[in-house]
Amino acid sequence: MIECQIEVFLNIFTMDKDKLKILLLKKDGSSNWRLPSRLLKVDESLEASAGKICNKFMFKPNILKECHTFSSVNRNKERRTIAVSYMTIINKYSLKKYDFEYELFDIDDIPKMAFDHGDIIKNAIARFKKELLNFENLKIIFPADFTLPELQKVYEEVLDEEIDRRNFRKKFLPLVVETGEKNEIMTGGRPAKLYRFIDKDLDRNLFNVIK
Amino acid sequence: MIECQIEVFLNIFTMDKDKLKILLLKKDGSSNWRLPSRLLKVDESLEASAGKICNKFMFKPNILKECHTFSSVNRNKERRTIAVSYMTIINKYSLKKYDFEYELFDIDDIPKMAFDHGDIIKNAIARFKKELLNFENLKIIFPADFTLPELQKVYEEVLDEEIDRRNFRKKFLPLVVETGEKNEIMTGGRPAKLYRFIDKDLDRNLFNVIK
DNA sequence: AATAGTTGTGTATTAAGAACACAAAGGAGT
DNA sequence: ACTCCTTTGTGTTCTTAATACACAACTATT
Repeated sequence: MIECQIEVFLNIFTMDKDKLKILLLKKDGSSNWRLPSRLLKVDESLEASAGKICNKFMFKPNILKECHTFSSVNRNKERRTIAVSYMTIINKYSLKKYDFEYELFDIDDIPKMAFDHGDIIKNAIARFKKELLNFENLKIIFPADFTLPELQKVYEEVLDEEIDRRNFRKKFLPLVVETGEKNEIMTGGRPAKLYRFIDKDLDRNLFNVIK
Repeated sequence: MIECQIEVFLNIFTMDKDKLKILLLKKDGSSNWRLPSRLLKVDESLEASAGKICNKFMFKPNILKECHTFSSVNRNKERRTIAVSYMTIINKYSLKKYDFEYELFDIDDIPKMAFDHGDIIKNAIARFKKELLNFENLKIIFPADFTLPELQKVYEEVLDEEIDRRNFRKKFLPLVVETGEKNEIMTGGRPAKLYRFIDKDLDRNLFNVIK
């Protein structure tokens, strides 16, 4: 039996301006960024503790997945600390105004992180990418009014390869419906049609759809 | 900060007589079976602790994967106990004679387990099945001298569907070589040829090979 | 010698994935 | 208003992978 503290980390992923992002915090005076976290209390489970981090941001987790448990003896020099890392996916618009400093960072451009938070993020990003290939999770990031080129960019980022536009559309057109509107954010070319996903709960992994 | 103990569980999977198995222990006098486990010490990481369970059985882990962290407040009534569960895959012949009682149980026929060990196993079995579809992990269970019907049975169990024998062989014949011997364990019909896997390190997931 | 049980083998059909080029819509500059 | 640039939208062919399917070979048993 050992005396130790349990730290719960939450990797909050979303999408903003065509880029996959993670939410990071900065403590007053610190030069390093850090993940949202919390110390486990005696009367709560890890999942409940991660849920309380969500509460702090005033969103309900659509999905909450355990990523990894970090337990190096020296990860905290002062006191034995085990860290359990979770991930969730939110829609950017779930975020409100807060009295603390936060920022959404491109997952390919993570800033200097406090302690071993960089390792924790790296691990979570891998998991996030897998989760994104699941149709139901993709719906969280794209609740409505997205364009197919936007969607394609996510897939290209996750799979790390270029996809032929015609083949991509052949796969996804059966999964979406046109809203009738066109993209008002001009991209310097022909404006794209806006879509939303069909209502059916397809729990299929989109690996099977596109790859 | 809380005072708690961390329990490490190890799900040891293998194959015996055409069936996927898990290793379980029985404590003297107890009627219930239990998973191999250990309490985390101050000077070791969780991975190291799981490694020490392997040492007790005198095998080196080829693969050691974290499955899940169990943290219900009441999973141990006496003292707050967090459990971290790992899985490993071994060859049956790695097991020696021990001075404690153990048994290999069919993963479809788990006996009555102590505490929440049944939940922990259920979670690990799902992970085990995924890992088995990876070529390198399959090699651990089938180091040499296996028959294609044996291999096919594993796939049918993992994928939970019947596979056409000719289509199965079409996929796997390029991955194996004949040893020249025939199966001496008679199955009541034509004796099967024995094979071993080719030496190449294919890290491809066999989902892509068979399905 | 006949029977029962299991392994070994090839081809034809179907479905899915990959490769590929040009027209249409809008913005910016002249 | 015209030209140029950028981005979106659209079908067909070719190639590869997945599926479906039937009979002969080998061994043990009776």
